[in-house]
Amino acid sequence: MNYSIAEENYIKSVYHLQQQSERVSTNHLAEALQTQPASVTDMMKKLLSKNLVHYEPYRGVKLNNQGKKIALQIIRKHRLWEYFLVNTLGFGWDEVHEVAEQLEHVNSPKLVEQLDRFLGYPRFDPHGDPIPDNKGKITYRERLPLLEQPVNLLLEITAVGDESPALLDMLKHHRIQLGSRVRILRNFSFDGSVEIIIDNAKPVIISQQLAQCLLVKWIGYDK
Amino acid sequence: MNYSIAEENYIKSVYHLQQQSERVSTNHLAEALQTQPASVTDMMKKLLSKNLVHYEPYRGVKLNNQGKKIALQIIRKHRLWEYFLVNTLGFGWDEVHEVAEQLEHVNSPKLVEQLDRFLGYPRFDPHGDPIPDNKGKITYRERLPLLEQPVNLLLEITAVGDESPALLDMLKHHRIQLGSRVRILRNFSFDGSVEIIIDNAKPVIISQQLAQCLLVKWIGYDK
DNA sequence: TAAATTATTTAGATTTGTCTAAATTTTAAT
DNA sequence: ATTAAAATTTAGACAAATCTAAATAATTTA
Repeated sequence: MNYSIAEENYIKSVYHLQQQSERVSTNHLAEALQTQPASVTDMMKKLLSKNLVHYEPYRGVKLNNQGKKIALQIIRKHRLWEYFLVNTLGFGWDEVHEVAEQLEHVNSPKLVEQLDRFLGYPRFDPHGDPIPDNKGKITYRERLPLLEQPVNLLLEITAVGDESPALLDMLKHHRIQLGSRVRILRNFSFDGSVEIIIDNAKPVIISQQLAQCLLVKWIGYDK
Repeated sequence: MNYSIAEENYIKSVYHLQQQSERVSTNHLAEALQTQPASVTDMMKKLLSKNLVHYEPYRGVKLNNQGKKIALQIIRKHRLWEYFLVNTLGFGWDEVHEVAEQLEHVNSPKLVEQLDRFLGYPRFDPHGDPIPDNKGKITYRERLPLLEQPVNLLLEITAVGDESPALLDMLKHHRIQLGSRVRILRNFSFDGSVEIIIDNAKPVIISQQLAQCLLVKWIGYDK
């Protein structure tokens, strides 16, 4: 079965909002999709009739297995295209979202498979978000806020929690990338800033706002 | 200004039909777009109101300069994507049309420019059709039917006049590609078949139907 | 728990792109 | 030059996706 672009966007939004709360409310969806609650209600009825969601009036919506499967396919396409745009065509990762929003709706199973193969079956997109494989399987990875991690532990940047050009600019300046090794030296309570060592370079201080956007996993106490 | 997918498809069709006859008829367009004449009339009024065509009721339609410019941008995208699908992702050229029909509507000037650069600014797509450059300029090249060319002249395959899997299969079997050198040895009047030499290999006979699909340019009398 | 507030749905309208059937214009034929 | 045929347009309807405003249900507050 094929779905319209509008349907796909709703399915994808339900999926993302479900990550935070079990059942997704009409207003929440309307907010995420920049549309009116009445439009959401209409579409939920439609997705219900197509057997993609559990939906009861006034009680929110939830993807069923088929809905989840479709959501994962769309997210897979979105993230593969983002990877392509950054790694093959040289886009900055702050420029890819809008284009990937269009490319994700191109319908060709062969295209997705060949693109995945061409890219070398990447498992994470340029923002560190996991790319579902062709069965919908996701490789999960820690994404802990750098700001809350203990001092002295060896950490690796696994994702960024923001896609703005401003953040990209900041990260480039500090030479921070996905995969960079980071160690917290100390936290300054005055302004919440953090002194860190990035990939064995000289210690630098980063702001609270920046530290909040960096997501990490633990590697260990050793260097 | 941005145009809907429907609008873009009409613009593209008018462009292609215009290559054959100056003014394009409603029925002709309906046929090409697999739709009803009444729908064509509606859309022509719309394109007229958007100032993309010259259109007078009952007298057919013609793109104006702005319309041509947009048509060339769409065709540029279509053919760049076809080139990408074949040369980067390994599609056969009989498989790319449908996918390129979708990709051509993705709207991102940067995407097109970066894709063009990544591909090395190709000037012809996998079927031998020219790819307009970013200013809409087309590199023209001879596309003469092999069937009607004189004996003994050295020819180069510049395009194919059919995109079927069956033709691709046939060409692979004969090791004929775009760019192959061909010389006609003789024509058989019995069935219209042609004896030719392909890239200095042993002479072979190809059917009239096959010879009709091969388009060539003259290289000269010498070998 | 009753009233007020908030969330959601329903009803009815709008836009885009399409269709069928009828009316009209153009072209071709006698 | 009429008439017949073909092409095209008009009129009116429909589906998808959206909207606003009104009605209804759920939740919160006092």
